[in-house]
Amino acid sequence: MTLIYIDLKRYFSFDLKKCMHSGQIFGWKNFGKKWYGFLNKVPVCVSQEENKLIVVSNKSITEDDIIYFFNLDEDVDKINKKIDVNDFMEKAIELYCGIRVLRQDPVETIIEFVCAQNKNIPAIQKTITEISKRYGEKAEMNGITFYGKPNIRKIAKSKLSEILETGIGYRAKYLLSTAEKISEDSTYVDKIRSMEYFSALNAMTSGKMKLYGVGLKVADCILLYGFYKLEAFPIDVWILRAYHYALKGFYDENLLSVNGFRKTKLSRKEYLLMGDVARKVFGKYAGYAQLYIYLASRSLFGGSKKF
DNA sequence: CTTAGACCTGA
DNA sequence: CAGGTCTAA
Repeated sequence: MTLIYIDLKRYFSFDLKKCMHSGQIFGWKNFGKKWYGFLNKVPVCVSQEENKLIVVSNKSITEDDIIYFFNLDEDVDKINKKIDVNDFMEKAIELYCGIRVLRQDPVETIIEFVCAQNKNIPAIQKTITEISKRYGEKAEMNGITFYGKPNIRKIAKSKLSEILETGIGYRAKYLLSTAEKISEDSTYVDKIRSMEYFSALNAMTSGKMKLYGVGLKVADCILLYGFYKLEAFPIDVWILRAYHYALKGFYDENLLSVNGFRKTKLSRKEYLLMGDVARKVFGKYAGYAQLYIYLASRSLFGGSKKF
């Protein structure tokens, strides 16, 4: 049994709950202040008490593993200063201070975000849990059962009909094809990791390395949350809703409107252009800016769905 | 290169 | 409709 206390006063502002609710991680079980899930393939229970982060596990895990996964030693002040470009961003940073881009496993994020497309957060949580139940490792702590992220090889070897039983719907064929491709090429992940952001984005969405079911938005999520490529700026419906506020004055607003209405869909070219604007404004921390904008947008336009 | 529809499922 | 992508035209 391992019990680790981390003194958060040594690090920049950190908020576990905000991280877990930021839409970058799915499949963890939440009971009160405790979060159950797998960290570096090890089942853990994580909770936060003011200035302490508490991690319990019945297997071996180190403080460094935890610092790395939650990115505790990130220089958030530097990032926040860089992306605080207007009142909207200032407010978003103030409200969602303590957030981090986590360092999840690349393959796990590929699975997560292929499944996440065109679903709402509760549905995503449910799907990921169902897939983990079938293709992931089982664990139990404090009488609570939870599952690790799905094993990609197991998925690759299974039948479409089996995957469909998880309620994943039409994404099943995407997941199977992607699982097969990554399982067949043991160097796939390393290749993406070694590429510059833009090359990696192109590789995953076009050409020989393309993953079926991975478009620009999903690829950006994977590169940001799974590969820690902070230039990635995933543009989903929430970012589109808030784009006008977050990046006012930095782009030609005609690009986002049709007949006076806000566009709800972007062409590949438009998507890349909007991302480039964000990267020009927020520099190499575009991904962090995206997290703040996403959270602010949900609380502004998402009704009661905010936390 | 752009743009409608279709697409599973469930809240 | 939902943190989109694929396909055909």
